[in-house]
Amino acid sequence: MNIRTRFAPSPTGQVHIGNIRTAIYNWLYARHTGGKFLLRLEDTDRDRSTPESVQEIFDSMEWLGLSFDEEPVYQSKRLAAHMEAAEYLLSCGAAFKEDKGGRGQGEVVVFRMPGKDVGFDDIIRGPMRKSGKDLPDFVIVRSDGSPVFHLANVVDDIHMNVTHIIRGDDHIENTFRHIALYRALGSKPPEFAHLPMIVNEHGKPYSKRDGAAFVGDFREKGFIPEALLNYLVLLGWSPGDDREILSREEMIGLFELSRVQSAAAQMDFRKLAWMNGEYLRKLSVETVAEKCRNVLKARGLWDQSIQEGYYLRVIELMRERMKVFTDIHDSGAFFFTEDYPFDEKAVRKRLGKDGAMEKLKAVRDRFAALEDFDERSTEVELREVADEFNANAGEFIHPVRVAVSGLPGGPGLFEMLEALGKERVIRRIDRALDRFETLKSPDEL
RNA sequence: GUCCCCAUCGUCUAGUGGCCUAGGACAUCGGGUUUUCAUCCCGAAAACACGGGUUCGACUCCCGUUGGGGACGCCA
Repeated sequence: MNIRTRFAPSPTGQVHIGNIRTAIYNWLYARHTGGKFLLRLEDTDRDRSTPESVQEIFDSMEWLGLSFDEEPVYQSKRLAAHMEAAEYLLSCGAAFKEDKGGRGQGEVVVFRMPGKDVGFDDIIRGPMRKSGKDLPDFVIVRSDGSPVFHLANVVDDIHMNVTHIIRGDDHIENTFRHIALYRALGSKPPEFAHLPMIVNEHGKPYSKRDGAAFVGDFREKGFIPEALLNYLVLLGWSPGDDREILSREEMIGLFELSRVQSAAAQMDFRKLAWMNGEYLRKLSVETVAEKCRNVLKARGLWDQSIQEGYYLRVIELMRERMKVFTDIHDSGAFFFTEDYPFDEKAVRKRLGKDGAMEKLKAVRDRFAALEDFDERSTEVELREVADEFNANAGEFIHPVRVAVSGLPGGPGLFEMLEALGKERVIRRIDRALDRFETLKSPDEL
């Protein structure tokens, strides 16, 4: 069989993470079976559908590498076919006109359910059945003459020769009606596979109110598309063994609809971050550098005068501990500006201690006297000072780190100092000495 | 309310009657490496919702209970 799947979003806003996962599974299944993956824009809601949203869908799919086959179908252009189908159903008695009165004006077309039980074998859930008495007739054409979702959906899927409908399980109920429609239209119903939903930490459907609900959010936050794809694929499906980091080719090769989970899944952002870090560390320094540059530009930290050599060195130092590209800003801003923030707790703990300022001053003076200011010399020097004070190197290292970076952690201190350069390091220590001089008790911050 | 669906560690999952004293990953905690953070290595704690069956034997099959979700539109 020539397998054809489709992703049928309605372009009414940003692309939701749950929707894109549906797209991913459709795409995977088509690619796995050597079939076609189609796209249909269900843009019949004229009030809410926008060209921007359509673009948003294209962008999101491209970003994640979800390539589709054939020309996308715009449902709004299929009106004639929908009406033709309605006429046909009317003509053969499978539908009838009715004036429902009340709020509506004029007649609607109602589809006559056969009154028999309807069942199907869901690829993921197994056998499904619904009693005929629980399947009432339903409207397929509104009184204003426009087709209702059920009609348009089925007619278009028939038109596109969709063989496997993979969609959210909130459509299970619709499926019984759709199957009746297929049959009335003289078409063999396709296979169905209903995916569980993605829920929030309260077990409720994951909605826009939960934050980071859209593909664009992850893109902005500096996630790597392959990592997000990998994470999402595993949210509801597993290859059956312990593999987790999967390349595009691997997931395509391994994907099976029958292995999709039937229970709802919850996003775990920490695991996503971990996975992103795994992918990030596999990228070349140059690639990371470019992505980080975009972040820095977007956040106003990029300066044309930044030397390429310096910049690449910084990326080298930072990328080991980065999880997402925006970390270059969140924990590396001090490499790019003198106006870097100080972590309160770190200042209190490392500079607020008795004697900390004296030690910092001592190191500062020794650093200032250094001819060659590099990783090696600064380390030798600092350790010497520590010996003279009869103290642990840590009592000097920490204050220097906080003074120079404002942070409790970061790259190895001495390589960081070398990258920053003597002049900047001395200046920063001086400023810290001045600024935190009066720091006597922890409350004074 | 009616109908449908779901149920393994905190989270994502492996498990299709004996291989399970239930495996992996993230997160957590402890230890090692690192003068710090991260990486890395080692280790710990952590789950079959409950009750009945079926069976020589149930996480696995059946029924019920509970809990959760979904659908009941001239929305999609």
